[in-house]
Amino acid sequence: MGNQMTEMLKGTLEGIVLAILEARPAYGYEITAQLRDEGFTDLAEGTVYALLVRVEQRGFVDVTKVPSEKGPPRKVYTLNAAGTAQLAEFWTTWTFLSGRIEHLRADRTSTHQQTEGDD
Amino acid sequence: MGNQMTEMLKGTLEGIVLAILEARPAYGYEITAQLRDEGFTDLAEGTVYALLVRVEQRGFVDVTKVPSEKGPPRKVYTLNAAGTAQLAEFWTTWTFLSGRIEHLRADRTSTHQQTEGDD
DNA sequence: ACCGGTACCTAGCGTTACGTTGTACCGGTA
DNA sequence: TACCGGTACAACGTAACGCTAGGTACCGGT
Repeated sequence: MGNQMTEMLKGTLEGIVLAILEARPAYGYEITAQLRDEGFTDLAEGTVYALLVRVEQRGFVDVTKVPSEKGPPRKVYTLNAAGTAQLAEFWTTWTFLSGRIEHLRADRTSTHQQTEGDD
Repeated sequence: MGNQMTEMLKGTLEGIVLAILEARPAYGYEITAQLRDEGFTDLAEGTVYALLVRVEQRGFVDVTKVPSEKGPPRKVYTLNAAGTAQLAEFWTTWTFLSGRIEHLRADRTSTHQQTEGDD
């Protein structure tokens, strides 16, 4: 199915996760569950963990281990200053790209008939 | 620079090019120039050609060779039925993803960590 | 003792955009 | 003639990212 979605998530999933962490700290299993609950039903669990490892290594998040009554200890990720900056960059890039694409979609609705502005 | 943009283009650039071709047939060099003109200044020329080869092999476009007075013959790409269907799928995926991300941005603006209905 | 839910992690794979380089055609200029 | 820059296409290797498909470990209920 979502082969299209798979490719489209590249580059955006990191921003999505950082945005989630900006709202409140969370751990991997929780983030995966939340995203699946919000429509990303095919999201692989391993994808989120790999992403979290990446953003941790880049210094965008701080990590705290919190014991759980239900299983192994949770690794709770908190967005730090560098992560906030990265997230801001994400929004900038997203806004530009989104604007370009929506512009294409708007063109689509009004570009029906004749030839204009050919060269 | 646009490392962020590079990753975000994965999965979206194909849809962007298909949308351009929906408006009117075009050839590689022209598409690259148009995209650069519209803000994708760092877009590599080779990227567009590789993408066009891909969509051609998948049968989303028809190709016609047209002689040029300025250089080698142009390969003009025209969106066909399969391409139109693929483009429709792109818009579906994009609309969903865009909606989710904009939802996250909307949440960001109301940063009271008070519990309120977020949906 | 077993199973399912919780919670984490990893190796290899396929796809995609980039960097770089090369080919070929043409008109203008020294 | 010889060279250069703009036009136009193509190929090769690299890096990044999400997915597949596993595995480890803790816990309570049957």
